[in-house]
Amino acid sequence: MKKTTIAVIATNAGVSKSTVSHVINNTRYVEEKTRQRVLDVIEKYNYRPNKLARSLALNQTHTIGLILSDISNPFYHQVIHGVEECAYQNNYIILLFNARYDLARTQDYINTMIDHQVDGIIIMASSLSEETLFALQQSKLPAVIVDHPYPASDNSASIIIDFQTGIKEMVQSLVSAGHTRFAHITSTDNLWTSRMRKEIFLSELNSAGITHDKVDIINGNMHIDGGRDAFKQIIAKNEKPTSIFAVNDLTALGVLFEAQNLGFSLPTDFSIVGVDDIHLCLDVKPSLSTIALPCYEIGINAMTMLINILQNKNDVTEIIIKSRYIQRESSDIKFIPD
Amino acid sequence: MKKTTIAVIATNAGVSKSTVSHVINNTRYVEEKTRQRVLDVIEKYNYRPNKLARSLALNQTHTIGLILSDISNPFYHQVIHGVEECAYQNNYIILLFNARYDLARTQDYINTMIDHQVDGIIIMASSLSEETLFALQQSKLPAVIVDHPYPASDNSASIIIDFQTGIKEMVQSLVSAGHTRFAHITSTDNLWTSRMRKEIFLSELNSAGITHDKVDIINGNMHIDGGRDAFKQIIAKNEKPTSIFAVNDLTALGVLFEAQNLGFSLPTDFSIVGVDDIHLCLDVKPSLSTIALPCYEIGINAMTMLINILQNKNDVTEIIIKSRYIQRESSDIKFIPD
DNA sequence: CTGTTAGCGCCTTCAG
DNA sequence: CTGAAGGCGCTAACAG
Repeated sequence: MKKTTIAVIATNAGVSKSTVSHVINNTRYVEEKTRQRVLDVIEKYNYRPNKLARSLALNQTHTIGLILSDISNPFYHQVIHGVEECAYQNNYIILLFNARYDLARTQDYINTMIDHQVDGIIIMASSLSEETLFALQQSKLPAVIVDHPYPASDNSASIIIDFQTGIKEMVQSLVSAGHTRFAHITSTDNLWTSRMRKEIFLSELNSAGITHDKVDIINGNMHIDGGRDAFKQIIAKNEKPTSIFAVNDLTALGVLFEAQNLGFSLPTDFSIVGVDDIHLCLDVKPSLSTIALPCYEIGINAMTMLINILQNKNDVTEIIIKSRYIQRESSDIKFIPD
Repeated sequence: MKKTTIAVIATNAGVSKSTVSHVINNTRYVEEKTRQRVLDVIEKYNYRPNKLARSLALNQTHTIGLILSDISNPFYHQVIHGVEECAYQNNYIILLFNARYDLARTQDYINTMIDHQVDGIIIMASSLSEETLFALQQSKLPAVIVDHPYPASDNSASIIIDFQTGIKEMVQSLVSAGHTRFAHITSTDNLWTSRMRKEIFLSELNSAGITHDKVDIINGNMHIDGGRDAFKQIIAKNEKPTSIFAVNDLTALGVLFEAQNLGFSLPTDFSIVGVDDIHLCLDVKPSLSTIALPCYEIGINAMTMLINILQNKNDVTEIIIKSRYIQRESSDIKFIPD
């Protein structure tokens, strides 16, 4: 059985391929009568144009690549949702890749996307090496980078997340409530964003008069289990903190779960704060305080900026998104440990 | 700046396009000397073949479509992981679509994938209408359908999840522990799999001597919030159940969270069981009993079967995956409510 | 208002 | 051992 192409439609409708093409894409006037005839044949054959061929001819695929560090992190679900919604409405299709915090894989995926001729790319992965970024930049591929430094240009834009505002609010709230001993659960310094969060936290503590020797830094892995492990390390120390700040909500939830598991009660024994504001924050008991990010908006913005670049109207090449501290039960200042 | 194509490589290496093509794809012998020369030019120009053109010529894209009902359900993360891993190793790329339990959108996405000439498709979405399935079948597109009936053929295969084994174990365990009044939180009868789970549950209860008037059916939405709402409805009734079975783990977690929120204690007041065995089951307190499915294996199997179809060695067109009951604290039989 | 023609970038038969 | 030429399915000048 022969595949039905634009040529067979043309033949059967008694017109040329170009006429068919034009009625499909509405790209030039076609007499109503012949138009209808073409449409009928298309209908009859149940014909659908081959996008591959179209993309090759037009040199654009209407496909964009999206690279995330971790598809299982709920934080990303809202973001994906935003990107997807915006893409759907503008008739773009998404090639989704899950980098799993792996530098090599990230690089690999970017290349694959380029090979598949994506029109542009959105990267929200902390696992980015300098080389990868440099190569991307050289490639001139339209790109929107979220939460990572990237040189602005005609075909790139950045979404910067301002963690400082949120972290400052948190620190002030905790310090003014009397907290003096802190711990921070980070992931690894390889991940740019977690290194930033750590540095901002330390510097804000400093501004609030808490010296670094009062701050314990423990490594996690951005996941619940990493948070659990980190918490075990924390309570094994002599001088325990009264307040724990985790690099993200999943890690914070790990702390919360393990603390409860070991019989501690929050926030009276420890206060704990995460980052992201995933839905689960409100489900657990005590509800989890967090540095909130507007995830859905981030997704919408990223896609919108990319589309602007693709249409050469990228007037704004950088957006700054503010974070803010949301105090919930897990860091209720009425409870000052000790 | 001109884009570097196979033609410019050919010119610069002083050979024909076909030779270049052959060294790239290792598809016929090329004298070592010229081979090296071609490779050098490729290196120098940093040339990467355009997959689009290749796909068009070969009439295969090495791309497969994956449709899920809900990317935010942790259950799928393991599945995606499995599919991805298998795809990565076999050099396939994944087009991921998130149907969000929406029938129309699902249909829409399938069409988009076909337009983009995916080589095959894996569907794990409960939101499938008969028409969609019929159209898919007519299209002859190689497909693997998970947890939904689909007629077997040369270019299709199914993964059937046997919920009965798991549900039977659960029912027996609960009934023998003395439970007599049950509630079930389903989603909607539109979703095939949730209708099945409900029917199996009812029939197993029946076999165990519990008549249907002892079983309360409430609607949820497959999410945590739906579980919370459902639980509120349950406790508003006169005759409360002692045991709640939820269509999936997220719903069950909603029950668990809301129950704790309202001051109930589990499993002494109610026992609760979910389906899927997502990681969170072990994190919460009490840990959540569930009907477990081997998600990662399901993903691996689905992709493997699809690849077999694509290579015309689809000897097995149906796999049955057994579920099993995992009893944890949330349905500990030592506690019999009332 | 519509048809002809020449690509898009790659693969592959057929010659030599 | 390698080139030339045609084609994958669609689009877009250029003519008329």
